[in-house]
Amino acid sequence: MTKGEQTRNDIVRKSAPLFNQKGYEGTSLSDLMEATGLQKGGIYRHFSSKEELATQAFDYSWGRAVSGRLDGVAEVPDCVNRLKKMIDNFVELRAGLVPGGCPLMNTAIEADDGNAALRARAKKALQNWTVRLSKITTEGIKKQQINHRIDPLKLSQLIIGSLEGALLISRLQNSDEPLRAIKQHLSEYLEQNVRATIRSNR
Amino acid sequence: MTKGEQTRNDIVRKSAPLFNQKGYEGTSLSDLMEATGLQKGGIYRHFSSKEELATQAFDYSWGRAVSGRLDGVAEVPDCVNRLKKMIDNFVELRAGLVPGGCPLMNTAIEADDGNAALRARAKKALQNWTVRLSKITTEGIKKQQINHRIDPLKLSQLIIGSLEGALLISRLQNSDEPLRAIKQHLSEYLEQNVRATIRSNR
DNA sequence: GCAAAAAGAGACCATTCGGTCTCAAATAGG
DNA sequence: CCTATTTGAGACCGAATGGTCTCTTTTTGC
Repeated sequence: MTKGEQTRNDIVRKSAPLFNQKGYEGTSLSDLMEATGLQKGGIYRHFSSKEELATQAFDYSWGRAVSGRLDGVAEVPDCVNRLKKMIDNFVELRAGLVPGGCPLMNTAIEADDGNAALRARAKKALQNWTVRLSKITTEGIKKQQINHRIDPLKLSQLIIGSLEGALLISRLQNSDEPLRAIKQHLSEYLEQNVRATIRSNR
Repeated sequence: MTKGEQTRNDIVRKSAPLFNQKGYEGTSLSDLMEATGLQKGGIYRHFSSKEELATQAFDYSWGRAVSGRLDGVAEVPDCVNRLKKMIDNFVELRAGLVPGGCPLMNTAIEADDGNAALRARAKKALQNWTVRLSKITTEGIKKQQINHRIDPLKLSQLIIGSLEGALLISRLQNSDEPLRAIKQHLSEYLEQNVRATIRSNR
């Protein structure tokens, strides 16, 4: 990796937390200069605009968030348990990995009535996450671990929405309790309404 | 009402949608001048700073949101149905009343790592909404309409979190479907796990 | 209808914003 | 090692930012 590539990566890595915490508008070039230890020229050598850097930073943050949430998920054999593992990861990892909360939520809210490029990025991220979850459910239906009447897309959106909402409340209240509660709630729902019932006698 | 008071109200009313859509940082004084039809002098005559106006605007937006969500709720006799009515209002009124989505969510996200005054406002708003919901549950328990094992605070946070999260997804996807799905989900949960069961035989 | 008070216009302010450009320093390839 | 290329510093730019202040106009109460 050449010196330039290295620097470019450093800029992204160091600016990502800023953008996630303060938002796109809220992060100024002076902030970025301070965080990276570079002058404007140094930054603009590698990015054509603040927006381009912001999208790269979002991708970086989102990548970390996703990888954290999927950590160890693939190894769980049962599909319902796999969904539960993912929920667990979300709840437990909330503080770590990405400072400033969920990049998807932060970016979606700020860009919703504003920056189109960032909004598109957030939309794609959501899409990506939704598909990942849906695949687990689809597989579970095929393996007869999950009730075939369950709509994979709807279930994914239910889980994601519930988690994001609980995170919002948790952050505002400075308490993990809403996150723990939603984990419990979703767990019960998955066991009672999503997991395929064993029809031993008919 | 004097002319000054009238103007002050107009400024708040006209700037509230801007703040809710573009955020505190994203709304400039020029935006506010254009929206209100006043010059800087006219605005600063009534507010000491942009921040003061923003908090007033938040209160205004939040007031509208709350009143919409509570519309007709008090008239529902059964407490579980009352909760369901509130959920229904949230889902149905989402587009109207306050342009730019839920003021609580928008403000909470933007102010989370920034403006302390706005963050405090959002926190108070959440607190207020939570208490309102909790009171319904508490009343329901007393009237034996709601299972006494239910924790009113936890249930309130579950409902609020689920709704806010679904709204986030809905807005990003440009689709009401996630909101409708969460309404369905919560409705089933309320009927199956929250409503007190009639013990006819023991 | 008039005088006192309230309200608003708009010029002005320093500061910061994102972004450009030139030139020196550091790196890389032969 | 030496030169061609890459990289970064930092002065500079115009525009826009939030905020102030003065002076005119409008509203108000008598």
